Amino acid sequence: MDVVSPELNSLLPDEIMDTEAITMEEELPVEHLAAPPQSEPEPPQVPMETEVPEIVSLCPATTSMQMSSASTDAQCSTSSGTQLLLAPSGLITSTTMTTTTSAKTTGPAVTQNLPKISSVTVPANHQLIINKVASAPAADGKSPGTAVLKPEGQKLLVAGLSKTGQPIMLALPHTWNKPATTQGTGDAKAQPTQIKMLTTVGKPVIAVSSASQLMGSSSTLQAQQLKTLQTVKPVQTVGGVGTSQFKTIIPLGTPPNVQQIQVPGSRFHYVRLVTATTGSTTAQSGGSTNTNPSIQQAKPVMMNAAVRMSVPIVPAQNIKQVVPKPLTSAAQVVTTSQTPQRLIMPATHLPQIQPNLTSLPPGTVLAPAHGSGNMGYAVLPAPYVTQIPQPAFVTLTSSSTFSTATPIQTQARLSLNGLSTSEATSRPRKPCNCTRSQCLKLYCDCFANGEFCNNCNCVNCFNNLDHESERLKAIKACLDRNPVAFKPKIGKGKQGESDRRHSKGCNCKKSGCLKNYCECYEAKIMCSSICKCMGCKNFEESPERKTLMHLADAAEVRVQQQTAAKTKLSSQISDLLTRTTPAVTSGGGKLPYTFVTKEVAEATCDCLLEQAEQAELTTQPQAVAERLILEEFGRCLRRIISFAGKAKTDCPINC
DNA sequence: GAGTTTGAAACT
DNA sequence: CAGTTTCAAACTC
Repeated sequence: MDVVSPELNSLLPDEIMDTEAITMEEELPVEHLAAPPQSEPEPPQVPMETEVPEIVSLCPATTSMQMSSASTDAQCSTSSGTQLLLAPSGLITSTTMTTTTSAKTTGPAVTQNLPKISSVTVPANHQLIINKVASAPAADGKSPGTAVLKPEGQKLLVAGLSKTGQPIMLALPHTWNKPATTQGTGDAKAQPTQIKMLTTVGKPVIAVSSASQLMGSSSTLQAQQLKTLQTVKPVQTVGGVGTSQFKTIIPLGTPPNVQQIQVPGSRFHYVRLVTATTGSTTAQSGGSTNTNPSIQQAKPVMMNAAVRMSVPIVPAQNIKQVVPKPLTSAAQVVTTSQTPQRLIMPATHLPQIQPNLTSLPPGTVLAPAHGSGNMGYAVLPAPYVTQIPQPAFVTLTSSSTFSTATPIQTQARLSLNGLSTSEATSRPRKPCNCTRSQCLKLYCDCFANGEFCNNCNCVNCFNNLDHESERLKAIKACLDRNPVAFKPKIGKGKQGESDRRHSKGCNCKKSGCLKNYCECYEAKIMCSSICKCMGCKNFEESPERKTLMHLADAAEVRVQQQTAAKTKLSSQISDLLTRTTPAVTSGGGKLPYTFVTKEVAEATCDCLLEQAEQAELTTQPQAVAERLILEEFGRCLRRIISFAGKAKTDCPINC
């Protein structure tokens, strides 16, 4: 699904998916996140100057302007070059804001350490459209682009990635009005939202947590604190299954209480959707008098997509936990890494297994479960998230109307195996054939990979959203048996694929570790000292292995050549027909291919065989031989067409 | 496509 | 932890 604007998406480099650079040494201590930013100004030695995320204001290119509409005004500071449209949301969506807002900057105090930061409060009935990301500092003379939201209305922090690779953050923590309401953390007034940004090159990580800071009156609510916590080095992503990348993901920090969480040990982002608990919900669109949050929670998430956020589904290997903090803050994002496994969990049971969140498959996204309450979760696989129909996502214009979109639970709407069309093409997954495990055991590849069964051949499958509770229990059981059951078995060394190895090793006895029974061989890695296999032939110098590899490579090359030849031939034929058909048929004659009779075809084959024999006699390489044969085939075709044309000319009436 | 082999997962 | 059983994928015919 399209969850991010092309402009913004284009700003997201591939590196955003790569968190492999995050090493254990770079992990953030938990307390680091919790500390108020004011009390710990960013150490100058941190290379923020070069890697700090570029946070821009969603305001027009003018440095400061007064925006007005029929219902609201918005005052924004901005970095030059940024183009932001504040359009009445009514033009775009039926969802209307319930409050009017006057946003103004409050100085650089809380963001003084983060250059190029600005934020804007989105006025009611307005929708943000990001056209461009600014790179120039704010021209207001203050700390560049610094601004603090006044969250009476829609609040927005915009981030993404500039062309230079600097992260740009998008956040719209609507819950900042009452950050603690849905968290059960106590006094909402004393829980201003603290936003911290963990910066990597091309990998913005946002952590939003409550902090004990109260800025301004209760009406102005809390200030948002932005802080760059850390920068890490970029690392190249190693290809393979574990590198599936989703550049379009769910909206981050969307207004009605969308919280993004990243679980330690998982390289996927978790998004927690909780009930909007804004303090100003009195003017609900449609005149709804329902102010009960518990009722609002059951509403579908009606989201429009003026601005949508991409959540990087990053490669699995070597991603380290950054913030293993429990889900107690308004929104948290913690970077981890794992293979693109995805997992569904019942919404109503997730808290029971939160201690095991670190072992959840990557790609898991916490979303409100159908009919679940405020704290409900449904853990959706990342591919599902990307496929949740548009209405399932929060837009900047959405208000407290926050409903559970039915499509979230409709697997029938998902494409093959829960993958997007493009991904399914690039990373097809074989359907399982489970009959006894209900697809709730690790026997099932779908389940083991954290994916829903979809288009599988399984019998009595419980690996779907219709069996949330059963699936949860199964997951919990697996995690009880093996806390890392859903983590990738194939680790990756720092030097790349050559250093990949099985985390547990195989136990093969008869296969010689040269068949796909062997998990090492299947993963195209060699056995290691960890393996307990017998008669292993899957090692570097193994002649059997080399032979197999050689045969496999040769077969692969042949397939590629054949494919290329077929493609070229088809193209040539198509091209010839296209170019010749009008001339031939203009007079009512036969199409050229109608002259390809059996005799003509046999003659053509003879020509081709002759060419092949000649190539063989001259010991031409296979590629050359194939080229010669194809060229001969092309000449044959031209002759056929030429004769067809002559026939038409000679016999314009009967042909 | 049916039957067999294999080894991981699950169970005891 | 070791031995056994279960299971589904890989493989063979």
